[in-house]
Amino acid sequence: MGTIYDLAKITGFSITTVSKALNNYSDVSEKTKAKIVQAAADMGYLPNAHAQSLSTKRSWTIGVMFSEANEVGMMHPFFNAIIESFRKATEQQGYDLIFASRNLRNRDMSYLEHFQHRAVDGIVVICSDQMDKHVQELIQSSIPIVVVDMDSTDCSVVFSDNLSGGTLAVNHLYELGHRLIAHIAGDMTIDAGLARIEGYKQAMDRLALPIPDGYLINGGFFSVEEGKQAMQTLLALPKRPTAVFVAGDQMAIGAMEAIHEAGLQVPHDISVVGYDDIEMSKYVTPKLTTVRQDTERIGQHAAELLIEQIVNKRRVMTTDIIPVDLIVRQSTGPVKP
Amino acid sequence: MGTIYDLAKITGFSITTVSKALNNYSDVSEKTKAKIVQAAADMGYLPNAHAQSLSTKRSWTIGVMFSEANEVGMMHPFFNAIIESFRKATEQQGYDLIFASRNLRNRDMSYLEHFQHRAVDGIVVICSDQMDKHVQELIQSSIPIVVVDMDSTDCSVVFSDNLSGGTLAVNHLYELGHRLIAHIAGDMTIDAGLARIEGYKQAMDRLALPIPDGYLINGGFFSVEEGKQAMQTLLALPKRPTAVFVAGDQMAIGAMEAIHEAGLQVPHDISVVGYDDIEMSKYVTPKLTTVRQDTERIGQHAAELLIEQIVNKRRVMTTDIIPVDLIVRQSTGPVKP
DNA sequence: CATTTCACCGAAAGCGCTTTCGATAAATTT
DNA sequence: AAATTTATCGAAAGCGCTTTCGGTGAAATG
Repeated sequence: MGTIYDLAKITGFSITTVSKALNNYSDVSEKTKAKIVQAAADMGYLPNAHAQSLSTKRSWTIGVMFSEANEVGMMHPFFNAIIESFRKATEQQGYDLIFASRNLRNRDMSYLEHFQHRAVDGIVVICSDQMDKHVQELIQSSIPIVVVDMDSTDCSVVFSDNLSGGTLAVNHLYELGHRLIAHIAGDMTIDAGLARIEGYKQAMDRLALPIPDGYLINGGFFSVEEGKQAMQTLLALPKRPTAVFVAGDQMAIGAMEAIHEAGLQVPHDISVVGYDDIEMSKYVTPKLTTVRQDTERIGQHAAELLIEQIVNKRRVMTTDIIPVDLIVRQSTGPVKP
Repeated sequence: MGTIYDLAKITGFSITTVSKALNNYSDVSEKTKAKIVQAAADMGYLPNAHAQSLSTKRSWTIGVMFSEANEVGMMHPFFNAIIESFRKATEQQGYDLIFASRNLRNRDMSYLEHFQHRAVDGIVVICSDQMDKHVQELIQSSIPIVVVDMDSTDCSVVFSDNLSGGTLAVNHLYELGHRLIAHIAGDMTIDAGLARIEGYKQAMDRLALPIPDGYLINGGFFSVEEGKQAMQTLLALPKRPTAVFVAGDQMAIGAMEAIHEAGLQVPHDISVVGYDDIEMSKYVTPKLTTVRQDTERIGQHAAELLIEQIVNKRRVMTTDIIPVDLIVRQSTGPVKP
């Protein structure tokens, strides 16, 4: 591999000139530049990123943090899709993603500390709750940052239009004739969950539909299992809902399972609409009607926002809301007469 | 944040002593060590990782490469589960993962080049095919490496016992009375796909079952859509199979969809067993019988293998095969009389 | 021809850290 | 008391790169 010194020795120029040639400075002649570039290619020379970072104070890395709140890490299809699209967008600009932990050679440290240590150029945080003090610490720091799927006025945020999403779902159900519409919600500590609840409530209110006791039920942290349990308690209600809007596809799948296990049919007996449009939702039976979040756009937009902050060297606080779509499939149908 | 110089100035010691104190050298008294550590904590000092790497030639980073073969990236639940478990294991030892691309500030480069540039301590490659020259280049390099889900004699590899997996599936079907057993295979360029085919063939042979024309069909790169298509051509066969072993859960889900769309029932008309045991497989209808790969163990073992090479500074070539389990659920049943 | 401009190159400092090796003073041995 | 060991510290070099600033000769200008 060799260093810049080797390259200087081989070509007979100084390391200064070599460096300049490689970095396209204007004060090196085309002829010597060609020689140096050629020699570099011949010996397979590659600049050492650490040396570069040390010298330029620019690491071309972006730290990514997943909240550990609900132990899903990068396994959750939704966050996963976002990070994938984020990755594509950033790598195109020359950035590498680094997943840092809170462990530095057995020294326990915060994410901020770890990111400072790694000298990342920017941070993206995904899948978080407001209460997480690690996230707050990151937001209060001076490193460029963008957070996804959470609301905050102290930094750039991008998330789906969860309010409209909730409304969309409820209205769809209403148009199918449903009046007894329940909501299996995400935990209230999660902004997204909260907004969907709000959307549900507003829509119900606008439609002059009361929300019977027990119809708004906490489904926790969006897992299949929790969705199933929530649905079971919903089924045990004296006045069973004819439709349920579930705040996440995985929960919705759990809910459908509970319904089936109770000997009922979706959508014949109960309609269900999910949220996210994860890949699986179009392959479960029945195919899930759901509110699609535009993960592609969210990830890409987050990337743009972050990189803009990095290159302009100034933090920016914007909140961008990405529209959602209702995808009607087979899990919703007209209410039974 | 400050540098080691600031810390030296504050405490009155030389940077040498400060560095030693922070790194637990024995030739610094307990008293001064305490002072320095305290001062470091007070000013929130954190060593710059790039400077450290430059000096020690150790970056405490591991490069991860996903093959781009089938465009799934980190979205595939199986690879995703592996990388997650790998991450946990490595971060516990103080390593950070870095996802590098082939783009370095608009200069196209190979993964190896990128990893050299970043000076990673080791590499893990996931989800690959033998033909990928990027992977081959990595394997031939001198950087410690471990590859997952692929076979090779030139480096450490760890993958599932796909041969047994195929056999397990076929035998299970046989015991249920099936004799017309088809196989929707993964592409033959993928080692895992190939081994499962082999397992299928061997099992059929041992059971003295012929493999009718068209019963061994290529399902491509494990996507739902490809599985569906493969199943459709299987259904069009003059002599339809009563059971099908599918080389991946996503393909199996596609296959079941094709079956349902043809107006048939799983497992009543056709039994299907998948491969992987992705999370969703226990939530589709009917719940999928499948061969479970122990992603937890694969990831963890890969991590151990890699770290061992890193600390011992020598490459090692082992091939470790992780056992699989047959998980019987509802997509398989006795053959129709 | 003298002067100014311009194109091209290199010395040197600096980025923040580690590590070798020598220096000093205190403690221990003879 | 002299010689030796031990404990503690720091100077300096080095890791591989960027960037400022000045220097040189050739070309352009008067």
